[in-house]
Amino acid sequence: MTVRVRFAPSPTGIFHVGGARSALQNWIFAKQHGGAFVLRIEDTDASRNRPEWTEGILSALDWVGIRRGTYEGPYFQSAYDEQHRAAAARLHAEGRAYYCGCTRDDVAARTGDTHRGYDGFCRDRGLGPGPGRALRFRTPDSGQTRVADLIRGEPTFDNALLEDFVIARADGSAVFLLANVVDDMSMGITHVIRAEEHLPNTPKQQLLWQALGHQPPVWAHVPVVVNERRQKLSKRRDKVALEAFRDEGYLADAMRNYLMLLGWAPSGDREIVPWSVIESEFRLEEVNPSPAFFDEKKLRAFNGEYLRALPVAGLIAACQPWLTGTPTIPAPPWKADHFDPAAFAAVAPLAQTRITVLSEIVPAVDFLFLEEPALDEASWAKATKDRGEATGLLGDAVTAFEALGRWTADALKEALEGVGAARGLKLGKAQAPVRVAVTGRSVGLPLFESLDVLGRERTLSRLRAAAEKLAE
RNA sequence: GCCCCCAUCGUCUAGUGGCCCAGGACGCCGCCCUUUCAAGGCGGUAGCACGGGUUCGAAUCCCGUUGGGGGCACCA
Repeated sequence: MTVRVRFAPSPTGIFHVGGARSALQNWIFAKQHGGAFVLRIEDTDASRNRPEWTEGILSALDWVGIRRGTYEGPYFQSAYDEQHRAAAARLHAEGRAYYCGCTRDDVAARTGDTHRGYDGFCRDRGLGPGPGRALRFRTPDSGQTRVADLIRGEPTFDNALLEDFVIARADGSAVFLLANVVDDMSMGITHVIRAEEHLPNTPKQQLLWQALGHQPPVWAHVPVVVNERRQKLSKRRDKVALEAFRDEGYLADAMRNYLMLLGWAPSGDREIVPWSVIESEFRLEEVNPSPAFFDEKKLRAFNGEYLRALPVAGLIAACQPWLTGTPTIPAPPWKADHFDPAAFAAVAPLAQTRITVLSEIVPAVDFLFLEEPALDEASWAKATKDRGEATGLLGDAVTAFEALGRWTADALKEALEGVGAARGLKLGKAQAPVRVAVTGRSVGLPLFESLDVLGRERTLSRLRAAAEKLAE
Protein backbone atom coordinates (compact mmCIF):
# COMPACT_ATOMS: atom_id res chain seq x y z
CA MET A 1 0.00 0.00 0.00
CA THR A 2 1.34 3.38 -0.96
CA VAL A 3 1.11 5.93 1.79
CA ARG A 4 -0.83 9.04 0.86
CA VAL A 5 -1.30 11.86 3.32
CA ARG A 6 -2.88 15.24 2.95
CA PHE A 7 -2.84 18.65 4.46
CA ALA A 8 -6.24 20.25 4.14
CA PRO A 9 -6.38 23.84 5.39
CA SER A 10 -9.27 26.17 4.79
CA PRO A 11 -8.33 29.59 3.43
CA THR A 12 -10.14 31.56 6.08
CA GLY A 13 -7.34 33.59 7.55
CA ILE A 14 -3.67 33.87 8.24
CA PHE A 15 -1.58 30.73 8.17
CA HIS A 16 -1.29 29.32 11.65
CA VAL A 17 1.97 28.00 13.17
CA GLY A 18 0.00 24.97 14.33
CA GLY A 19 -0.98 24.36 10.74
CA ALA A 20 2.65 24.60 9.70
CA ARG A 21 3.52 21.97 12.27
CA SER A 22 0.84 19.57 11.02
CA ALA A 23 1.91 20.15 7.44
CA LEU A 24 5.53 19.40 8.33
CA GLN A 25 4.58 16.23 10.18
CA ASN A 26 2.51 15.04 7.24
CA TRP A 27 5.30 15.93 4.88
CA ILE A 28 7.93 13.97 6.78
CA PHE A 29 5.65 11.00 7.27
CA ALA A 30 5.00 10.82 3.54
CA LYS A 31 8.67 11.16 2.74
CA GLN A 32 9.70 8.47 5.20
CA HIS A 33 7.23 6.04 3.67
CA GLY A 34 7.95 6.85 0.08
CA GLY A 35 4.44 8.19 -0.14
CA ALA A 36 2.68 11.25 -1.47
CA PHE A 37 1.71 14.52 0.17
CA VAL A 38 -1.47 16.05 -1.10
CA LEU A 39 -2.46 19.67 -0.53
CA ARG A 40 -6.17 20.30 -0.60
CA ILE A 41 -7.64 23.71 -0.01
CA GLU A 42 -10.99 23.32 1.72
CA ASP A 43 -12.72 26.33 0.31
CA THR A 44 -16.33 25.29 0.59
CA ASP A 45 -17.41 28.07 2.90
CA ALA A 46 -17.53 30.79 0.27
CA SER A 47 -18.52 33.45 2.78
CA ARG A 48 -15.28 33.08 4.69
CA ASN A 49 -12.84 32.29 1.92
CA ARG A 50 -10.64 34.73 0.14
CA PRO A 51 -8.26 33.97 -2.73
CA GLU A 52 -5.36 35.82 -1.12
CA TRP A 53 -5.52 33.47 1.83
CA THR A 54 -4.89 30.56 -0.50
CA GLU A 55 -1.80 32.26 -1.86
CA GLY A 56 -0.77 32.86 1.74
CA ILE A 57 -0.97 29.15 2.48
CA LEU A 58 1.08 28.28 -0.57
CA SER A 59 3.82 30.76 0.19
CA ALA A 60 3.89 29.88 3.87
CA LEU A 61 4.34 26.21 3.05
CA ASP A 62 7.01 27.19 0.61
CA TRP A 63 8.81 29.12 3.29
CA VAL A 64 9.00 26.17 5.68
CA GLY A 65 10.34 23.98 2.91
CA ILE A 66 7.23 22.40 1.43
CA ARG A 67 7.78 23.73 -2.05
CA ARG A 68 5.13 24.05 -4.70
CA GLY A 69 5.55 21.54 -7.42
CA THR A 70 7.02 18.95 -5.07
CA TYR A 71 3.65 17.81 -3.82
CA GLU A 72 0.29 16.89 -5.28
CA GLY A 73 -2.10 19.76 -5.66
CA PRO A 74 -3.27 22.16 -4.60
CA TYR A 75 -6.69 20.72 -5.19
CA PHE A 76 -9.70 22.82 -4.35
CA GLN A 77 -12.51 21.20 -2.49
CA SER A 78 -15.06 23.43 -4.18
CA ALA A 79 -14.28 21.67 -7.44
CA TYR A 80 -15.68 18.42 -6.10
CA ASP A 81 -19.09 19.69 -5.17
CA GLU A 82 -20.81 17.22 -7.49
CA GLN A 83 -19.05 14.25 -5.94
CA HIS A 84 -20.04 15.41 -2.48
CA ARG A 85 -23.68 15.72 -3.51
CA ALA A 86 -23.57 12.34 -5.17
CA ALA A 87 -22.25 10.75 -1.99
CA ALA A 88 -25.00 12.40 0.00
CA ALA A 89 -27.61 11.18 -2.49
CA ARG A 90 -26.23 7.69 -2.30
CA LEU A 91 -26.40 7.62 1.48
CA HIS A 92 -29.98 8.83 1.30
CA ALA A 93 -30.92 6.29 -1.34
CA GLU A 94 -29.47 3.51 0.77
CA GLY A 95 -31.36 4.61 3.81
CA ARG A 96 -28.24 5.68 5.65
CA ALA A 97 -29.36 9.28 5.76
CA TYR A 98 -32.67 11.10 6.01
CA TYR A 99 -34.07 14.56 5.54
CA CYS A 100 -34.80 16.66 8.56
CA GLY A 101 -36.67 19.92 8.77
CA CYS A 102 -35.87 20.77 12.37
CA THR A 103 -34.24 24.05 13.22
CA ARG A 104 -31.79 24.51 16.01
CA ASP A 105 -34.48 26.07 18.11
CA ASP A 106 -36.91 23.23 17.44
CA VAL A 107 -34.40 20.73 18.78
CA ALA A 108 -33.51 22.87 21.76
CA ALA A 109 -37.18 23.33 22.59
CA ARG A 110 -37.69 19.58 22.64
CA THR A 111 -34.53 18.60 24.48
CA GLY A 112 -34.27 21.68 26.65
CA ASP A 113 -30.60 21.79 25.99
CA THR A 114 -28.68 23.36 23.15
CA HIS A 115 -25.73 21.08 23.71
CA ARG A 116 -27.38 17.72 23.80
CA GLY A 117 -27.29 17.24 20.07
CA TYR A 118 -29.99 16.20 17.67
CA ASP A 119 -32.78 14.07 19.08
CA GLY A 120 -33.64 12.04 16.01
CA PHE A 121 -37.07 13.59 15.63
CA CYS A 122 -37.19 13.21 11.84
CA ARG A 123 -35.53 9.81 11.70
CA ASP A 124 -38.56 7.92 10.55
CA ARG A 125 -40.74 10.65 9.14
CA GLY A 126 -39.72 9.77 5.61
CA LEU A 127 -39.31 13.40 4.63
CA GLY A 128 -38.14 14.26 1.13
CA PRO A 129 -35.82 17.08 0.15
CA GLY A 130 -37.16 20.59 0.32
CA PRO A 131 -36.60 24.08 1.64
CA GLY A 132 -35.12 24.00 5.11
CA ARG A 133 -34.51 20.26 4.89
CA ALA A 134 -31.01 19.15 5.77
CA LEU A 135 -29.75 15.64 5.27
CA ARG A 136 -28.69 13.78 8.39
CA PHE A 137 -26.62 10.64 8.70
CA ARG A 138 -28.32 7.88 10.64
CA THR A 139 -25.77 6.81 13.25
CA PRO A 140 -25.92 3.30 14.71
CA ASP A 141 -27.97 2.96 17.88
CA SER A 142 -25.65 0.51 19.53
CA GLY A 143 -22.12 -0.74 19.47
CA GLN A 144 -18.95 1.24 19.53
CA THR A 145 -16.73 2.89 17.02
CA ARG A 146 -13.04 2.39 17.64
CA VAL A 147 -10.60 4.45 15.70
CA ALA A 148 -7.03 3.34 15.12
CA ASP A 149 -4.87 6.29 16.09
CA LEU A 150 -1.09 6.19 15.71
CA ILE A 151 -0.63 8.53 18.65
CA ARG A 152 -3.51 7.72 20.96
CA GLY A 153 -4.06 4.03 20.60
CA GLU A 154 -7.71 3.25 20.10
CA PRO A 155 -10.11 5.95 21.24
CA THR A 156 -13.53 4.36 21.54
CA PHE A 157 -16.91 6.02 21.19
CA ASP A 158 -20.36 4.71 22.02
CA ASN A 159 -22.45 4.90 18.89
CA ALA A 160 -25.57 5.56 20.93
CA LEU A 161 -24.01 8.84 22.00
CA LEU A 162 -23.29 9.92 18.44
CA GLU A 163 -26.02 12.21 17.18
CA ASP A 164 -27.48 11.99 13.70
CA PHE A 165 -25.30 14.71 12.28
CA VAL A 166 -25.93 16.85 9.23
CA ILE A 167 -24.03 15.82 6.12
CA ALA A 168 -25.70 18.13 3.60
CA ARG A 169 -27.28 21.53 3.93
CA ALA A 170 -30.77 22.42 2.73
CA ASP A 171 -29.26 23.63 -0.52
CA GLY A 172 -27.78 20.19 -1.07
CA SER A 173 -24.15 21.12 -0.50
CA ALA A 174 -22.08 18.86 1.72
CA VAL A 175 -20.73 20.03 5.06
CA PHE A 176 -17.16 19.49 6.20
CA LEU A 177 -17.69 16.08 7.77
CA LEU A 178 -18.86 14.57 4.47
CA ALA A 179 -16.90 16.63 1.95
CA ASN A 180 -13.69 15.95 3.80
CA VAL A 181 -14.30 12.20 3.78
CA VAL A 182 -15.39 12.04 0.16
CA ASP A 183 -12.28 13.89 -0.93
CA ASP A 184 -9.99 11.78 1.21
CA MET A 185 -11.53 8.68 -0.29
CA SER A 186 -11.28 9.81 -3.88
CA MET A 187 -7.75 11.04 -3.35
CA GLY A 188 -6.73 7.70 -1.91
CA ILE A 189 -5.66 9.06 1.46
CA THR A 190 -4.31 6.31 3.69
CA HIS A 191 -3.29 8.28 6.77
CA VAL A 192 -5.07 11.27 8.20
CA ILE A 193 -2.64 13.23 10.34
CA ARG A 194 -4.31 16.27 11.87
CA ALA A 195 -4.75 18.22 15.10
CA GLU A 196 -6.41 16.77 18.16
CA GLU A 197 -9.37 19.11 17.86
CA HIS A 198 -10.63 16.78 15.13
CA LEU A 199 -10.68 13.72 17.35
CA PRO A 200 -14.39 14.09 18.20
CA ASN A 201 -15.16 14.18 14.47
CA THR A 202 -13.32 10.98 13.83
CA PRO A 203 -15.95 8.39 14.79
CA LYS A 204 -18.49 10.21 12.61
CA GLN A 205 -16.11 10.32 9.71
CA GLN A 206 -15.09 6.73 10.12
CA LEU A 207 -18.75 5.74 10.01
CA LEU A 208 -19.05 7.71 6.79
CA TRP A 209 -16.07 5.92 5.26
CA GLN A 210 -17.67 2.59 6.07
CA ALA A 211 -21.13 3.62 4.90
CA LEU A 212 -19.58 4.66 1.62
CA GLY A 213 -17.97 1.25 1.32
CA HIS A 214 -14.38 2.04 2.10
CA GLN A 215 -11.79 0.86 4.56
CA PRO A 216 -11.16 3.83 6.88
CA PRO A 217 -7.69 5.41 6.96
CA VAL A 218 -5.26 5.23 9.81
CA TRP A 219 -5.67 8.29 11.97
CA ALA A 220 -3.13 10.27 13.93
CA HIS A 221 -4.28 13.14 16.10
CA VAL A 222 -1.39 15.33 17.10
CA PRO A 223 -1.81 17.45 20.21
CA VAL A 224 -2.83 21.05 19.87
CA VAL A 225 -0.33 23.87 20.30
CA VAL A 226 -1.27 26.06 23.24
CA ASN A 227 -0.53 29.51 24.64
CA GLU A 228 0.88 30.35 28.08
CA ARG A 229 -2.55 29.82 29.55
CA ARG A 230 -2.66 26.34 28.06
CA GLN A 231 -5.41 27.12 25.62
CA LYS A 232 -5.41 26.25 21.98
CA LEU A 233 -3.62 28.97 20.04
CA SER A 234 -6.16 31.27 18.49
CA LYS A 235 -5.64 33.92 15.87
CA ARG A 236 -7.84 36.31 17.80
CA ARG A 237 -5.80 36.53 20.95
CA ASP A 238 -2.44 34.94 20.19
CA LYS A 239 0.41 35.65 17.84
CA VAL A 240 0.09 32.72 15.50
CA ALA A 241 0.64 33.94 11.96
CA LEU A 242 3.60 32.25 10.36
CA GLU A 243 3.95 35.35 8.19
CA ALA A 244 4.33 37.55 11.25
CA PHE A 245 7.24 35.48 12.49
CA ARG A 246 8.78 35.48 9.06
CA ASP A 247 8.51 39.27 8.77
CA GLU A 248 9.98 39.74 12.19
CA GLY A 249 13.06 37.94 11.02
CA TYR A 250 12.80 34.37 12.16
CA LEU A 251 14.69 32.00 9.90
CA ALA A 252 12.64 29.25 8.29
CA ASP A 253 15.18 26.66 9.43
CA ALA A 254 14.88 27.77 13.03
CA MET A 255 11.11 27.82 12.83
CA ARG A 256 10.69 24.37 11.36
CA ASN A 257 13.25 22.93 13.77
CA TYR A 258 11.42 24.47 16.70
CA LEU A 259 8.02 23.43 15.45
CA MET A 260 9.08 19.80 15.17
CA LEU A 261 10.36 19.88 18.73
CA LEU A 262 6.89 20.55 20.03
CA GLY A 263 5.98 17.09 21.21
CA TRP A 264 9.05 15.30 20.02
CA ALA A 265 12.83 15.27 20.38
CA PRO A 266 15.69 13.87 18.34
CA SER A 267 18.01 11.27 19.79
CA GLY A 268 20.71 12.26 22.22
CA ASP A 269 20.68 15.47 24.18
CA ARG A 270 20.18 17.54 21.08
CA GLU A 271 17.55 20.01 20.02
CA ILE A 272 19.09 22.07 17.29
CA VAL A 273 19.70 19.62 14.51
CA PRO A 274 19.88 19.72 10.73
CA TRP A 275 16.60 19.16 8.97
CA SER A 276 17.98 15.94 7.52
CA VAL A 277 18.28 14.52 11.03
CA ILE A 278 14.69 15.38 11.76
CA GLU A 279 13.58 13.82 8.51
CA SER A 280 15.30 10.58 9.33
CA GLU A 281 14.67 10.37 13.07
CA PHE A 282 11.17 11.76 13.45
CA ARG A 283 8.58 9.16 14.38
CA LEU A 284 4.97 10.17 14.30
CA GLU A 285 4.13 7.38 16.72
CA GLU A 286 6.49 8.93 19.26
CA VAL A 287 4.84 12.32 19.33
CA ASN A 288 3.95 13.23 22.87
CA PRO A 289 0.13 13.15 23.16
CA SER A 290 -0.12 16.10 25.51
CA PRO A 291 -0.48 19.72 24.36
CA ALA A 292 2.68 21.76 23.89
CA PHE A 293 3.19 25.42 24.70
CA PHE A 294 4.47 27.54 21.84
CA ASP A 295 7.29 29.35 23.62
CA GLU A 296 8.47 32.29 21.59
CA LYS A 297 11.39 32.83 23.96
CA LYS A 298 12.75 29.45 23.11
CA LEU A 299 12.05 29.99 19.42
CA ARG A 300 14.07 33.21 19.71
CA ALA A 301 16.95 31.35 21.32
CA PHE A 302 16.86 28.86 18.47
CA ASN A 303 16.80 31.66 15.96
CA GLY A 304 19.83 33.28 17.56
CA GLU A 305 21.72 30.02 17.26
CA TYR A 306 20.80 29.67 13.61
CA LEU A 307 21.75 33.28 12.95
CA ARG A 308 25.17 32.84 14.53
CA ALA A 309 25.77 29.66 12.58
CA LEU A 310 25.31 31.51 9.29
CA PRO A 311 28.42 32.45 7.29
CA VAL A 312 28.70 36.25 7.26
CA ALA A 313 27.75 36.40 3.60
CA GLY A 314 24.68 34.38 4.42
CA LEU A 315 23.74 36.72 7.22
CA ILE A 316 24.17 39.73 4.95
CA ALA A 317 21.94 38.14 2.33
CA ALA A 318 19.33 37.23 4.92
CA CYS A 319 19.23 40.82 6.15
CA GLN A 320 18.38 42.33 2.77
CA PRO A 321 14.58 42.45 3.15
CA TRP A 322 14.92 44.54 6.31
CA LEU A 323 17.53 46.77 4.72
CA THR A 324 15.30 47.66 1.81
CA GLY A 325 11.77 46.89 2.89
CA THR A 326 9.25 44.67 1.11
CA PRO A 327 5.49 44.79 0.72
CA THR A 328 5.15 43.27 4.19
CA ILE A 329 8.34 44.46 5.88
CA PRO A 330 8.62 48.19 6.60
CA ALA A 331 11.40 50.12 4.90
CA PRO A 332 14.30 51.15 7.13
CA PRO A 333 14.41 54.75 8.42
CA TRP A 334 17.32 55.84 6.26
CA LYS A 335 17.23 57.11 2.67
CA ALA A 336 17.82 54.25 0.28
CA ASP A 337 20.78 55.91 -1.41
CA HIS A 338 22.47 56.47 1.92
CA PHE A 339 22.91 52.78 2.42
CA ASP A 340 26.48 51.62 1.98
CA PRO A 341 26.89 47.88 1.39
CA ALA A 342 30.59 47.96 2.23
CA ALA A 343 29.99 49.65 5.57
CA PHE A 344 27.23 47.20 6.33
CA ALA A 345 29.45 44.25 5.46
CA ALA A 346 32.15 45.60 7.75
CA VAL A 347 29.81 45.73 10.67
CA ALA A 348 27.70 42.63 9.98
CA PRO A 349 29.96 40.21 11.90
CA LEU A 350 29.68 42.45 14.95
CA ALA A 351 25.91 42.42 14.73
CA GLN A 352 25.72 38.68 14.28
CA THR A 353 26.04 37.81 17.96
CA ARG A 354 23.80 40.67 19.00
CA ILE A 355 20.57 40.11 17.15
CA THR A 356 18.12 37.30 17.69
CA VAL A 357 15.70 38.14 14.88
CA LEU A 358 16.68 39.78 11.62
CA SER A 359 14.52 42.86 12.08
CA GLU A 360 16.84 43.86 14.92
CA ILE A 361 19.53 44.54 12.36
CA VAL A 362 17.94 47.90 11.52
CA PRO A 363 18.38 49.66 14.87
CA ALA A 364 21.78 48.02 15.19
CA VAL A 365 23.23 49.68 12.10
CA ASP A 366 21.01 52.69 11.43
CA PHE A 367 23.62 55.14 12.79
CA LEU A 368 25.74 54.38 9.75
CA PHE A 369 23.13 55.40 7.20
CA LEU A 370 21.11 58.08 8.93
CA GLU A 371 22.13 61.69 8.56
CA GLU A 372 21.53 62.27 12.25
CA PRO A 373 21.63 59.41 14.72
CA ALA A 374 18.22 58.35 16.04
CA LEU A 375 18.61 59.78 19.50
CA ASP A 376 17.13 57.79 22.33
CA GLU A 377 16.22 60.35 24.99
CA ALA A 378 16.58 58.00 27.92
CA SER A 379 20.07 56.99 26.81
CA TRP A 380 21.06 60.60 26.29
CA ALA A 381 19.75 61.63 29.69
CA LYS A 382 21.61 58.84 31.40
CA ALA A 383 24.92 59.37 29.62
CA THR A 384 24.89 63.12 30.21
CA LYS A 385 23.58 63.08 33.72
CA ASP A 386 26.76 64.69 34.91
CA ARG A 387 26.55 67.50 32.41
CA GLY A 388 29.89 69.08 33.15
CA GLU A 389 31.78 65.87 32.88
CA ALA A 390 29.99 64.78 29.72
CA THR A 391 30.69 68.11 28.08
CA GLY A 392 34.33 68.00 29.01
CA LEU A 393 34.71 64.42 27.95
CA LEU A 394 33.11 65.02 24.58
CA GLY A 395 35.37 68.03 24.04
CA ASP A 396 38.45 66.08 24.98
CA ALA A 397 37.42 63.23 22.73
CA VAL A 398 37.07 65.58 19.78
CA THR A 399 40.52 66.96 20.43
CA ALA A 400 42.07 63.55 20.84
CA PHE A 401 40.37 62.09 17.79
CA GLU A 402 41.27 65.08 15.64
CA ALA A 403 44.90 64.50 16.47
CA LEU A 404 44.79 60.90 15.36
CA GLY A 405 47.10 59.98 12.51
CA ARG A 406 45.45 56.65 11.87
CA TRP A 407 41.66 56.35 12.08
CA THR A 408 41.48 52.79 13.32
CA ALA A 409 39.56 51.04 16.07
CA ASP A 410 42.74 50.46 18.06
CA ALA A 411 43.86 54.05 17.77
CA LEU A 412 40.42 55.34 18.71
CA LYS A 413 40.26 53.09 21.70
CA GLU A 414 43.67 54.12 22.88
CA ALA A 415 42.78 57.78 22.46
CA LEU A 416 39.55 57.54 24.44
CA GLU A 417 41.27 55.49 27.10
CA GLY A 418 43.68 58.39 27.51
CA VAL A 419 40.87 60.93 27.67
CA GLY A 420 39.07 58.87 30.30
CA ALA A 421 42.16 58.23 32.36
CA ALA A 422 42.85 61.95 32.56
CA ARG A 423 39.43 62.31 34.18
CA GLY A 424 39.80 59.25 36.36
CA LEU A 425 37.29 57.28 34.30
CA LYS A 426 37.54 53.72 33.13
CA LEU A 427 36.76 53.02 29.52
CA GLY A 428 33.37 51.60 30.36
CA LYS A 429 32.35 54.97 31.74
CA ALA A 430 34.18 57.13 29.25
CA GLN A 431 32.69 55.48 26.20
CA ALA A 432 29.08 56.09 27.20
CA PRO A 433 28.66 59.75 26.17
CA VAL A 434 30.59 59.13 22.99
CA ARG A 435 28.44 56.17 22.12
CA VAL A 436 25.20 58.05 22.62
CA ALA A 437 26.50 61.09 20.75
CA VAL A 438 27.47 59.03 17.73
CA THR A 439 24.92 56.21 17.62
CA GLY A 440 22.04 57.71 19.57
CA ARG A 441 21.85 54.82 22.00
CA SER A 442 23.62 53.54 25.10
CA VAL A 443 23.91 50.00 23.82
CA GLY A 444 25.04 48.83 20.46
CA LEU A 445 27.84 47.38 18.43
CA PRO A 446 31.42 47.66 19.71
CA LEU A 447 32.08 51.41 19.73
CA PHE A 448 35.51 51.85 18.20
CA GLU A 449 34.86 49.50 15.33
CA SER A 450 31.67 51.46 14.71
CA LEU A 451 33.55 54.77 14.68
CA ASP A 452 36.11 53.29 12.35
CA VAL A 453 33.41 52.39 9.84
CA LEU A 454 31.50 55.62 10.36
CA GLY A 455 34.60 57.61 9.44
CA ARG A 456 36.42 60.62 10.80
CA GLU A 457 34.22 63.37 9.43
CA ARG A 458 30.88 62.05 10.56
CA THR A 459 32.22 60.94 13.92
CA LEU A 460 33.73 64.32 14.70
CA SER A 461 30.73 66.28 13.55
CA ARG A 462 28.37 64.18 15.67
CA LEU A 463 30.64 64.60 18.66
CA ARG A 464 30.72 68.37 18.17
CA ALA A 465 26.98 68.52 17.69
CA ALA A 466 26.43 66.66 20.93
CA ALA A 467 28.82 68.92 22.79
CA GLU A 468 26.94 71.93 21.48
CA LYS A 469 23.64 70.48 22.47
CA LEU A 470 24.96 69.98 25.98
CA ALA A 471 26.23 73.55 26.12
CA GLU A 472 22.80 74.99 25.35
C1' G B 1 -24.05 19.41 31.20
C1' C B 2 -22.39 15.31 27.82
C1' C B 3 -18.36 12.81 24.99
C1' C B 4 -13.23 12.33 24.21
C1' C B 5 -8.03 13.31 25.12
C1' C B 6 -4.00 14.44 28.39
C1' A B 7 -0.67 14.62 33.09
C1' U B 8 8.25 14.34 34.31
C1' C B 9 11.66 21.11 36.42
C1' G B 10 8.05 27.74 35.07
C1' U B 11 8.37 25.85 29.63
C1' C B 12 9.81 21.99 25.60
C1' U B 13 11.45 17.31 26.47
C1' A B 14 14.88 12.35 27.67
C1' G B 15 13.19 8.31 30.22
C1' U B 16 9.22 2.36 27.80
C1' G B 17 10.39 -1.98 35.49
C1' G B 18 16.41 -1.96 38.10
C1' C B 19 21.75 2.13 34.50
C1' C B 20 17.28 7.82 37.65
C1' C B 21 18.03 10.30 45.37
C1' A B 22 15.56 11.62 37.19
C1' G B 23 19.36 13.77 31.97
C1' G B 24 19.30 17.93 28.18
C1' A B 25 17.43 22.63 26.34
C1' C B 26 14.89 27.54 26.98
C1' G B 27 14.04 30.86 30.97
C1' C B 28 15.82 32.66 35.57
C1' C B 29 20.10 33.59 39.20
C1' G B 30 25.42 33.95 40.16
C1' C B 31 30.66 34.14 38.58
C1' C B 32 34.42 34.71 34.59
C1' C B 33 35.58 37.36 30.08
C1' U B 34 34.70 42.48 28.62
C1' U B 35 34.73 49.42 25.33
C1' U B 36 28.17 49.21 26.12
C1' C B 37 25.23 45.12 24.89
C1' A B 38 25.53 40.48 23.25
C1' A B 39 28.08 36.02 22.27
C1' G B 40 31.17 32.51 24.89
C1' G B 41 32.88 29.70 29.43
C1' C B 42 31.75 27.88 34.39
C1' G B 43 28.23 27.06 38.26
C1' G B 44 23.29 27.20 40.42
C1' U B 45 17.68 27.10 40.93
C1' A B 46 13.64 23.84 39.81
C1' G B 47 10.05 18.30 38.37
C1' C B 48 8.04 12.41 38.21
C1' A B 49 -0.06 15.93 40.42
C1' C B 50 -2.36 12.83 44.46
C1' G B 51 -4.15 8.03 46.45
C1' G B 52 -4.40 2.98 45.96
C1' G B 53 -2.68 -1.42 43.81
C1' U B 54 0.79 -5.07 40.72
C1' U B 55 6.11 -6.33 41.55
C1' C B 56 11.91 -8.34 44.94
C1' G B 57 11.90 -3.42 42.62
C1' A B 58 7.86 1.75 39.54
C1' A B 59 8.65 8.23 36.67
C1' U B 60 7.84 3.79 33.87
C1' C B 61 2.13 -1.24 34.33
C1' C B 62 -3.34 -1.14 36.34
C1' C B 63 -7.46 1.46 38.93
C1' G B 64 -9.35 5.77 41.09
C1' U B 65 -9.10 11.02 42.41
C1' U B 66 -7.75 15.76 41.17
C1' G B 67 -6.28 19.06 37.59
C1' G B 68 -5.83 20.77 32.50
C1' G B 69 -7.39 20.64 27.46
C1' G B 70 -10.41 19.60 23.06
C1' G B 71 -15.27 18.97 20.97
C1' C B 72 -20.56 19.26 21.14
C1' A B 73 -23.16 24.51 13.98
C1' C B 74 -27.23 23.38 7.78
C1' C B 75 -18.03 26.47 10.10
C1' A B 76 -13.97 23.90 8.71
